[in-house]
Amino acid sequence: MASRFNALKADAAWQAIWEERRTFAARDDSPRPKSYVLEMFPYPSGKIHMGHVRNYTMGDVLARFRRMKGMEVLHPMGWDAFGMPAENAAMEKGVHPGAWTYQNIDAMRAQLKRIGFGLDWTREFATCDPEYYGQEQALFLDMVEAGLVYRKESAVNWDPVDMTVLANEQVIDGKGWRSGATVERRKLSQWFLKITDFADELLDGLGELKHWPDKVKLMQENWIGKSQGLQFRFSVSDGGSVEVFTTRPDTIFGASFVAIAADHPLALRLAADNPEVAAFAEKCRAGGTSAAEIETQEKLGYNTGLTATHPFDPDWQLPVYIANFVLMDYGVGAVFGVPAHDQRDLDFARKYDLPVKRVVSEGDAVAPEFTGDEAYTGPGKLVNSQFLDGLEIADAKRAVIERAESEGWGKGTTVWRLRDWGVSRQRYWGTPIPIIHCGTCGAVPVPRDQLPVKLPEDVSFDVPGNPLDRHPTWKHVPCPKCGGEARRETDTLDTFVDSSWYFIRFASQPGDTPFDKRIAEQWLPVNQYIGGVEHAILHLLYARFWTRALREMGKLDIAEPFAGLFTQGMVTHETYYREGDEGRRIWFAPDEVRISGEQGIAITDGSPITVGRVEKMSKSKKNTVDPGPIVEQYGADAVRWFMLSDSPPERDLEWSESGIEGAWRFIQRLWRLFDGLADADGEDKALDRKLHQTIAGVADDIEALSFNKAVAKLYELVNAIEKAKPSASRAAAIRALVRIVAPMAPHIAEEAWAAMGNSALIADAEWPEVDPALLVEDEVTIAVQVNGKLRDTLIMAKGTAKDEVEAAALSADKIVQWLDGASPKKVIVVPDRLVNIVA
RNA sequence: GCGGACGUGGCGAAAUUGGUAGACGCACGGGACUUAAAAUCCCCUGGCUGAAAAGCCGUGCGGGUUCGAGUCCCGCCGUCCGCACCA
Repeated sequence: MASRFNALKADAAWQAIWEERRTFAARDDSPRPKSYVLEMFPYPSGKIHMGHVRNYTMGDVLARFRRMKGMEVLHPMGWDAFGMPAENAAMEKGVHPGAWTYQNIDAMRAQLKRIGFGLDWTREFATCDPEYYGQEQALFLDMVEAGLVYRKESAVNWDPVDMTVLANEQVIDGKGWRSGATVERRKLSQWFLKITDFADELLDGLGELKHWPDKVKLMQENWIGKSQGLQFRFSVSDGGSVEVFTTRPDTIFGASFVAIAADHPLALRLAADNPEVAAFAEKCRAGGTSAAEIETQEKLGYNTGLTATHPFDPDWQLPVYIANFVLMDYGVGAVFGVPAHDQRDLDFARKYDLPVKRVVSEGDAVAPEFTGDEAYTGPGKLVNSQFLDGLEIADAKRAVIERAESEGWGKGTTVWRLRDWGVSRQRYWGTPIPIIHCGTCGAVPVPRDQLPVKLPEDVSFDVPGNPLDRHPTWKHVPCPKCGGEARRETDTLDTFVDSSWYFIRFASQPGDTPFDKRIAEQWLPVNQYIGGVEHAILHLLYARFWTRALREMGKLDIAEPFAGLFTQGMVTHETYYREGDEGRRIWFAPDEVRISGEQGIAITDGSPITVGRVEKMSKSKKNTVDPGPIVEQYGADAVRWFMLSDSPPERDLEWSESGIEGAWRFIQRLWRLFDGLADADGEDKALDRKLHQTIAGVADDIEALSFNKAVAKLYELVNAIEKAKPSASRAAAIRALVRIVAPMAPHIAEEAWAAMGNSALIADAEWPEVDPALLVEDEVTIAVQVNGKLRDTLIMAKGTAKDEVEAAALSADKIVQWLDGASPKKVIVVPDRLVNIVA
């Protein structure tokens, strides 16, 4: 009588054994080929969510599979532990951010262990451990020495709610990425990392990333935003000059105005003694930056009365405008307007009645007159452009740049959209920037023997702002250089710095340096990195930069940190709501709603509830499912199995009750097979084939991270075994099945493996060997088509000669009927696949 | 606006290089076992016509290439994502 698989008992037992034996601790000195499998480490919010479960299950399957394939696998876990939520908790609940964070870590570690991830816990750390951030401070000082860090007074994005500075990457639609508050511009002295020094490298390096999604590479490419063009000077009628940048120097003879940003030095100078200009500039700055606002915003200009002299014609004067569509922080904050071939310039020219002259032919249109309100930006030959006439655009660009350079009024330049990375944050819960400000010596690095600069414990969060700055003693220190009175830097580093090198520290974490070069290089680059696409730009770009910076400093000979990247989809769930006041929706959690047909009913009072869209699980819509109780109910393997089933991993996975139940049923089916294993005699060739095709297919699917396909293949195999009569083949298939499911459902696999008399762990077992001879069928089904439509199938020996297949097809009863005596015009035979008879 | 991805049954999805569309799972329906239920097992399930055999249609829409198109080409429509007054 088959027993039931007791998941709770088995989970606990095997998790304890893995832990006790340190089964998944990676050995640096192993002779085996190494593989580094990493999932993006979590922020310790206190609870794991389904997204974590999906993410870590994927990585775990790959890590366990590679172990079985004989590799030494590094599969570590840690905590991205600095950041705002800890401070918010401190403000709301009066707990210390550190205490709150470490408590959360303990809770989440236990939850992760409960799902049976094969992680190397010996390498665990949190970025808020002084051992970690102290080494980060050392790396920061290395960068200071290497000239990759500078301090600059600059206008920054200020989040008035979080009371801190945000990087450009953290401003979304003019709002703070975390608080959602409208970002203000403020002038502050900030520390910057010279990521722009690496702009070219970071762009070119994308080409080497063969195992990254194209989508992510494209997003980074756009973010880095390389533009090549000409930077040149116009002489201005006030005796000065104004510099502009353009990617279209070829259109220089189509210019009809020069436009400068409201913050441009020339505009500021004019505004200083002309209130009208000042008022206009103010109006420009007030303009919104959100998508909708930009879309609808009118092009506005203020004619300064100044004129600029065209570089190719001293008699050609162009009016100089201050314009709201010119941005100070891109290029040089000034452009020359060519209305015929740029939409914004055309809008502007039509509004202010400026000349619009065609300088690129559009089909037959070559005349200077340009009509309509749509600028022409397509290909063509230069016209109405003196010495450029007849040239293609690319040649004309080159010709103009050449002239500008030889005549000395301009030069070919590259402009980047990417800015340097501002890393100063006016927060407590982050890595202190190891700098001391001295009145006489300036900004002095903290001496290495004084690292780590530790955060003070006695801080208060009862008022907004930075507690470090308010702390009575912490910031008062003597200058390391002159010994005079000095002040610690009270800003901390952006938490993205913490996550820019944690994967290196996982590979090697000595006590006295950030990492050991030789050991780190044994593991790096990460072979497979898995995480959410939301990090496509920020984290992944910063980590790439950091790694390249380390290489430039000679600390690590690795250019790209992540050889393979996979961005997994989200876990989603239906939403449930009722319309509240003022069109505001009142959301209901899944366990507050009963579904009958299409309609939802509130469990509490039986009132109707609308079933809304399937969306990413989120607190705000209350459509979350807590993994904890689910694991207790169904066991870790069922949850893991469901996470891998059905949806391709890059797409969203909809959580459903029936889905997890299906997974649980499958685990029980597996158990019935394992538990009912009985030896028998006889060969079952078809089952042998199915088994070996599955072994090979599942291996390929896991390596390709196509877990849904691996799952489907396992269902097929299990179906086949269940249907098969007792035989030696069947017994062998069940024994092999234990190993094939082991990476995905490790607990039941260990349990069955032990029950079958194996003393070693299945986690240490080898992946079953494939017999290549069994991968090919000896019979094939050949489709027979008449005029491309399937009419019959033939079963023939694999590799049957073409003529033989053709003859068999033509003599098949159904085909004879279909042809009805007509002789075929043509017969196409695809060996082992199909015959198409054209009648 | 620019860039990208995607569109296949009631649902999640499979489908080497262009070669039998819908594997596998979920859900639905029917049946077996059971006093009954749960659990389990078996069968059916793209649409239309048909008692059946079988036939016709079918991968967002319209064209095209081909012996043959879910797959390739052209043009639309829709959904989602990223960027955004970037000169």
